[in-house]
Amino acid sequence: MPVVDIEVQMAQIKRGCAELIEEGELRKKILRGKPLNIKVGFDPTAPDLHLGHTVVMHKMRHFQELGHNVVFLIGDFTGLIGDPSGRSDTRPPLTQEQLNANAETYKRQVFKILDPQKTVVDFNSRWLGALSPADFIRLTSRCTVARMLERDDFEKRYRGNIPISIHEFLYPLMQGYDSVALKTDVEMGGTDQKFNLLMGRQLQGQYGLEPQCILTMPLLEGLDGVKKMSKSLGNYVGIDEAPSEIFGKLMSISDELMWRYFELLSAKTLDEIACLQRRVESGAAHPKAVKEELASEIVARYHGEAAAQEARQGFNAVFASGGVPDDAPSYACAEGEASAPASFLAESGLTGSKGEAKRLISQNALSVDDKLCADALTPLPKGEYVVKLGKKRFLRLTVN
RNA sequence: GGUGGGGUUCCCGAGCGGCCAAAGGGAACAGACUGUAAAUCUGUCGUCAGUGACUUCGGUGGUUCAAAUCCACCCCCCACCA
Repeated sequence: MPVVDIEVQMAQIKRGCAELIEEGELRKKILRGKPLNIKVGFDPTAPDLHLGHTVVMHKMRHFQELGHNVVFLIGDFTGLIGDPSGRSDTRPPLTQEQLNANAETYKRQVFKILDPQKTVVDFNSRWLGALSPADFIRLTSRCTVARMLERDDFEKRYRGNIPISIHEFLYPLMQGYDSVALKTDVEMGGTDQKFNLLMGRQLQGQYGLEPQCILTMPLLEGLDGVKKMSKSLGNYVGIDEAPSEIFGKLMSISDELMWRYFELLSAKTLDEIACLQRRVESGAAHPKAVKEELASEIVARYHGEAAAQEARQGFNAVFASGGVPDDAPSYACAEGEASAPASFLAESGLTGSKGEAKRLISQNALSVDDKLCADALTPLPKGEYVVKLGKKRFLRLTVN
């Protein structure tokens, strides 16, 4: 393993991170010259990764490049609880098959960023499942209720009369115990994970181990630019989504948010980004063109260069020139009642109901073969049509 | 176990016998404006054969010409007291 200069390492590690606890300790660990154990935990119920997850994964990649050992830990045992952050709902236990399937999905997605050769995938049921009830009681004795309630999320819920179940208290403890079991040197997570990460640090000390260092990464804002990117909020870009989808979603973010995405997701250096920003501000570069570059870079990372180019061209063909995307759904119906706009729109699933279709038509949202269609009830004669509803919904219609 | 407060449409939240498909806000969608941006403005936002009908306000029964609104039982949540 090439030994990288300590200052170079520290700079690379700190780049883009929100907080490092604590720097002096980390230097000491690195200076011992042995590869560090890096741990990042992932929830087993959400194998569809989105760009928000990749912020941390890029940092894992940095560690790999510096020669350290990275454990990609799937929290199958803790998944029984579900991280209490945000809304709490008890999760149904996953079967072994589901777990394996999810793990496979994870690997496929995550190795687009991480080096498979240098990544250990592990499951925390391996040690947590082996704990006896007595072990568990010992574990719970390590933390007080007051300390647990310090966690911002718990405190808010407690004060706001929102229920907290006992088992949710176990989550941070078990995550912390993971660090004990793995003798973790550095654990990473989003800033929302700080409490859990600190718990690992505390528990390691109590179990007679050297406490881990903690690196938190900023949470990536979702497409709305306000709330954090998450699947349940629907403001996410999944890395497994179709190239055109990813591209389109990224193009819809605000110019302001674009810079944030550059900062956290782009491989460009901070200097390069600052330069781009100056050029946009001075009018030398058009923000749309710059945004296209960002979208292309990200699509290319997950789907390859060719797909990125195609997505970019497709995007401009559809939206700048009024074309139709290649992946527009097809639908066929018989001439007659079924070929009336309100009918085929609802039947094809383009709208949720006939009423919705009629409403949209009355709002001038429907065009057939590029011509505005304001009549919801007159059937189309036999033939093939390109149907466009609003800006984003398309249908290739065949009337027989 | 006791007492009190709650469970309303995608979310938050008003309504507390008819004028309620249910105020207001958010989200979403459409149109205008644009760079398919964002912001802004306007409109829509249970289903259908649309001046009407049907389904909805934790669940099940009941009272009434009429119930989200009243009663009974049940389920769930919160607070305080045990």
